[in-house]
Order: sequence, then C-alpha cells, then structure tokens
Amino acid sequence: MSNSNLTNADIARVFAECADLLEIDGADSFRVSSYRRVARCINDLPTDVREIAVRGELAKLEGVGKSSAQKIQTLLDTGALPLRLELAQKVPETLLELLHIPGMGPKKVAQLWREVGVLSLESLAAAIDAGRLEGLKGFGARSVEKILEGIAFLKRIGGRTRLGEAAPVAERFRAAVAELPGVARAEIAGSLRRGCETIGDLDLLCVADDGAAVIGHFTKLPGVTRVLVAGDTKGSVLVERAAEREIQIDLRVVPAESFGAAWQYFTGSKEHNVRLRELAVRRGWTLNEYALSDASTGKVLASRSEEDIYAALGLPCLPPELREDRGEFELKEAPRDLVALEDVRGDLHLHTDASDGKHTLEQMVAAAQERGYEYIAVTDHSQASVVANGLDRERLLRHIDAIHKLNERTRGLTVWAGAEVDIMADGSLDYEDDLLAQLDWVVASNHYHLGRDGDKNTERALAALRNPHVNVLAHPTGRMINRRDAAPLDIGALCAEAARTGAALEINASGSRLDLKDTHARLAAQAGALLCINCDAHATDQLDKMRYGVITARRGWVRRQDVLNTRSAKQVAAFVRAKRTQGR
DNA sequence: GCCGTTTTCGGCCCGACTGTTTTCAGTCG
Repeated sequence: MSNSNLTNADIARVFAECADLLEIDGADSFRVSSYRRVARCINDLPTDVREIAVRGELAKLEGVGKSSAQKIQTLLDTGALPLRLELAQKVPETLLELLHIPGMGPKKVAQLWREVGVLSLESLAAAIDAGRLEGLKGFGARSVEKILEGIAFLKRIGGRTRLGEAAPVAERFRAAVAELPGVARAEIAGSLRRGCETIGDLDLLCVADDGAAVIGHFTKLPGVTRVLVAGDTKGSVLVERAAEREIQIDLRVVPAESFGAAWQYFTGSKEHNVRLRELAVRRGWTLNEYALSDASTGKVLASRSEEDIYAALGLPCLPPELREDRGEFELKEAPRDLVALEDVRGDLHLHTDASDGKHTLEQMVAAAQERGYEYIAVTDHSQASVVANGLDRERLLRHIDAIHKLNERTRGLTVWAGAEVDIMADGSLDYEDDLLAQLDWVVASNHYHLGRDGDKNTERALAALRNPHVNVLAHPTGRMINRRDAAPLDIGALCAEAARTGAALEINASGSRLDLKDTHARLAAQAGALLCINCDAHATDQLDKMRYGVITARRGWVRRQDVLNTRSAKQVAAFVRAKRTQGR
C-alpha cells in the first residue's frame, strides 16, 4: 500500500541525491550511473509511478532492476529510503551544493571535506579566505581562483535558463560566430536544439580550419563577460542573458568533413548518444564527434551529415526533439508528420486590455494577421480572476459584441469571441451555461484551487471537461518552470475524458508554463485526445512564443493531426459544435 | 546497480581541456 504522498519528482530527487552522495563517498561509478538512470526514468514518467507499482511492473521500467524497484516501493510505502538516510550519516548532504560549482566534481568535493573539513559553499569560501587550501594537493592558485569565480557564478545564474530566454541569446551568438573570419557554417546544438524546457549551457558548433583563431575571436565577442576555456577546438564563455544573470556558451570547431558527426554528437542527448555508440560498438565500429568508423581498420563509414551517420547505423534520421532515449530507436522510419510551426493556423487563447492584456483588441487582431493566421479566439479572463480584471456578465456581453463587430470588418482572419473561464473550487465554471452558450470558444482554467490533493484536482478538471461548452483545458497542471511544481493530477484520466467528450488539452506555449509538458503531450496524443497549442499572449509580441509550444509538442511525438489548431477555421467550428450538440 | 541472439559474470561510450601531482587525474558534455 502507498502511504506516502511522494510525487515522481520527489522520488527521482532521492535517487539523484543518492547518486551524488555515493559518488562523493567513492562508490563504483557504474553503480552511481544506475541511480542517475533510475532518477531520470522516474522523472520522465508521464503518469504517477504509483500506478506502475500497483501493477507490480516497476522492474519492467528501462534501467530499473530488482534492487531499485524495491527501493521505489519502500519510498512509496514509507516516504523514506534507508540507503538515503545511511548516506546522510556518512556524507554531509550540504556537500551536494558544492557539486554545482563549475569544475568541481565528487573527487574534489570529497578531498575538500576530508582534508580541510569543508561542508558547504559558505565554509569553502571561509576556508579559502583563511588560506586553508594552500599546499593542498591539486589545488593551486589558479584552481582556487576558479572556485571563487564559480561560487560567484552560482549566485548569478540562479538555476537553468528557460527555453524562451535561452533561444534568443543562442541565435544572436550563432549569427555572430557565423560571421567570424574563416567560419563556413555555424549551428546551434545541445539541449536547445532538442527544445528542452530549460537549458543549462548553450552549445554552438562551427566549421573552420583554424580552430584556435576562431576560438580567439569567439572569446572576444561583444557580450562575453568571462572566458572559462579557450583551446584549439573548444571555447567556453559566460555571457549576460538578462540583468545580473549569466549563461555559459560552449563553442566547438570542427572540420567540414566531420560536421555531421559533430552535430549529432553535440546535440545529444547524452542518453541517446550512449545508445547510439552501443549500436556502433556492437557492429565493431566506433562513434565519436569526428566520425563513425571501423574500429579495426579506422576506415571512416560516415561523418559529413547526420543523415549519413544514422543511415549507416540502420536508423532513420531522428529529429533532434526525439533524441532522448525514449523509444526512438524502435522507429523504422522518421516520423514525417510531427507537428511543425508552419502547420499552426491560429491561436485560441489570448488576452486584450479588456482584462489583463497590454494591447487592444484591434492591436491583437492586427498582430495575428501579421503572423498569417487564419483565426484567433479572444479569451479574456472571467470575473473570479479579480486581480486580472476579469469580466463580469455585462462587460463580457459588451466584449462579445465588440469582437463580433470587429470580426465582420476583418478580412482574412476569423476572430472568435471566447473567454478564459475559471474553474471554481467545486468544479463548476465562473459563468452560467446560458452565458457560455453565447461564446464561440471556451477555455477552462484552474487558476486558484489547485492543491496537493490530486483526486480533488482531477475531479474538478474532469467536471470542467464534461461541460458541453468547454473546448479546451488550459495549462492543466499549473506548473511554473523554476517557480512552482505541477499540481498532482491524474493526467491519464484527463486525456481519456478529453478524448471522450471532444475537448482539447492545451500545450501552453508561454515560456514559464509549457504545460502540458512533452511527456504529458505524448500521453495525450496516445490516448487519442486532441491538443491545442496556444500562446496565452498578454501582448502582441507574445504571439511569437508559439514555436516553443510546437517544439514541446514535437518532443512529445505529437503529430499534425493530433493538434486542433492545425485544422481549418471550419473544422475548429465543427469541433465546438459537435461537443455542444452531442452533450457528452 | 543493470543487463544479456556471444554473456547470469563481467562488462558498462568517448574525447577535449585544465591545472599541476611533469605524465595524468578530474571534470565536462
């Protein structure tokens, strides 16, 4: 029986901490990796790990063996893991924060702890201050300087950078590198190319003959605040990404004939690449950032393009968003119909200054026209959202009228009168059905009552989906990246009910949400629920966030036909009509 | 700790860069 209320993220955290503590303790590195692998597996699960535990199928998870399955079960039953507690007795857990210092790994942390008595960032800074690292083996003057820089850096970066903030910085530097003398081509790689929701470092890759010269120029580009590494093929710098905030950019320089191997290699993910190299090794080949080659003769089998590398290994050229070792190696051919930005024909969740938007109805409509959209739904807040200046009945009726009138004189764009309606504590909606019936499109949102009670959260969301006027459930889990965890919610039940009732589930494209996230979106599409990718724009420029929603969908293997707003205005209208008339 | 169409034991991906312990270990991706 499950007696704890630990979430997947909580359980993943315990395993990740065990891995770090074991590593500081000097445990076998493969054992450490196993714990990391389990952490990642649990974190990536789209459903509650409890459901798998109940079916007795924990050990069937990729990378989870008998021993880990037992540990997960213990965590679910008791809320704690004996190994984790033992490790905390043995190794001070405050040491974990030291691992975040760039250049600081488990060996050095262990050494600082055992030989100098360092326990935390603070005590490390104090030890350096008191000169207690002087004469310590492996810690010369330069190392100590780097540690101090690292501690200062930690205070400035404040965690991983959100996709929407990282992408513009990366694009600016990619363009700058492409312009450097001797550079034939420059591309973005790494987690940004895969569209991950948060980014650690930015990875750039370029083709040039004289690597040292390119790195030299790179480290002097405007915006660079510090140079971390400057070699013949690799350079690392810090740049300012926002006020007081920095991000690291790594640039690798490769020869043209290695470009494909390098782009594949530096795009990752690490897990995907490990699997790929295993496939190579099994055939007597070896794969690195320069080429796929025969291990015995050294003959190069593929290197110029990613297509060549994958083809040589008997695989379709997998889109970067799929390279996570989440089943992509089973694919016989590359998915052709993954949703793309060009497929999106409209945005069905946006605000105007009638509630808390920055721009007028006319301005938002013009912005949608500029982006070539076929339709939009204007969805200002309902009355319960007082802080967002939500519309009461009278104001909503006038707003609907204004939208319909504007629609009549707008060419090439259909403008629907919608609303973002709050789901109340009891699962009812913030507007009466007769008022909802006057709207062309209804977004239902859980803004205020998402709590720790997963059953209650789920019930309220299900109730909203069952209302014949509700067309999409917005940002279902309420998570805010780097700020607030997803509320516990039975996503599987939501998907099934959305599919049954003919409602859609939103992928909210705004940078702080990306909710549903990739694995949830995948679950929804598998369950036959339609997704709707919306920007939730509160200003005209926010309509450009659509690309982040689309890439999140792609990471969830979502196809064009799984996304409602890739359909025509007529088809969207039919989708709304079907739910109202069938009353499911 | 995980895993298995060579294996239930003995493997487990690969190379660059840095500082420093002058020949390599630690870290990173």
